[in-house]
Amino acid sequence: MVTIENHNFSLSKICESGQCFRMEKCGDNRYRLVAFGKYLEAAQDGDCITFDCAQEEYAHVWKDYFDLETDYAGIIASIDRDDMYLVSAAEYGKGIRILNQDLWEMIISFIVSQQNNIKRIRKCIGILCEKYGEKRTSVNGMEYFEFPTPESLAGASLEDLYACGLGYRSKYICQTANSIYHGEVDLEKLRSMDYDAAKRELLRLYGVGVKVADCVCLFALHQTDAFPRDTHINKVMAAQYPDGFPFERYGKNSGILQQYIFYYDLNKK
DNA sequence: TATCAGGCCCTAG
DNA sequence: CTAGGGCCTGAT
Repeated sequence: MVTIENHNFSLSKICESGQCFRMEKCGDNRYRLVAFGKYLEAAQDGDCITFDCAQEEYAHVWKDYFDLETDYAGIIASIDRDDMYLVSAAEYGKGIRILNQDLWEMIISFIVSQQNNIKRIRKCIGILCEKYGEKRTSVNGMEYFEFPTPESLAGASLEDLYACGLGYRSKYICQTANSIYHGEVDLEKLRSMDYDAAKRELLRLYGVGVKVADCVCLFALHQTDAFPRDTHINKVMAAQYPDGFPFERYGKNSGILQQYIFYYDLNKK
């Protein structure tokens, strides 16, 4: 068990922020998730967060996964005090982190996400994992499925993928899995590219458009200047920023602010 | 029954 | 380069 304190960390908001489709609530202030082939349960009491894993695994995997080295308070403090909307959004979303998730998993997950709602995205990804992922048992006896490998998805037929409820996205998953499995798009090279180059490369994948590419850049490559524009963001941009969002001011933090805006628009009553 | 959900592809003009 | 139609599916 590892316990940390962080004033800018909220498991519930991270879970509901829609960037991770394999994290779910499993008790009072308690969540579980599968990432990088590992199963984790974590609980939160105020600013105190407990990870059910060894110190070594925490240091090696989860510390980076939850972006615990980044100073989110500083980012929030940098917001223009005259921008009431952004100040409110950040206050509302305080505790959200930009996770460092698996590149391949994010590519497939955000292809699934297009023109789709979060509940169904989770369902589709769950089916893919159960059907094509490796079954494992955690140290505390929980059975779970890893996210399928490029090889396993590339080996699936279009019909079988269609049967997972992916709809018209099946052909995107099929072709993209094959492109990656056969090295037509090299994931390792993507990691060393800057934002613009990585985005251009991702756009070569069938079924990956501007929005999905930006999500992958932000949630897997930690290119925090990526600013995914979905229907919610577009709505907010039109209503709150008719003259454009101040990207010059926020630079590398734009993507993090995007998450606050998205979460705020999605959840506020 | 129609519309929408964290879009993308393809074809016309 | 921009606009518009078509696309799986389940929830409301």
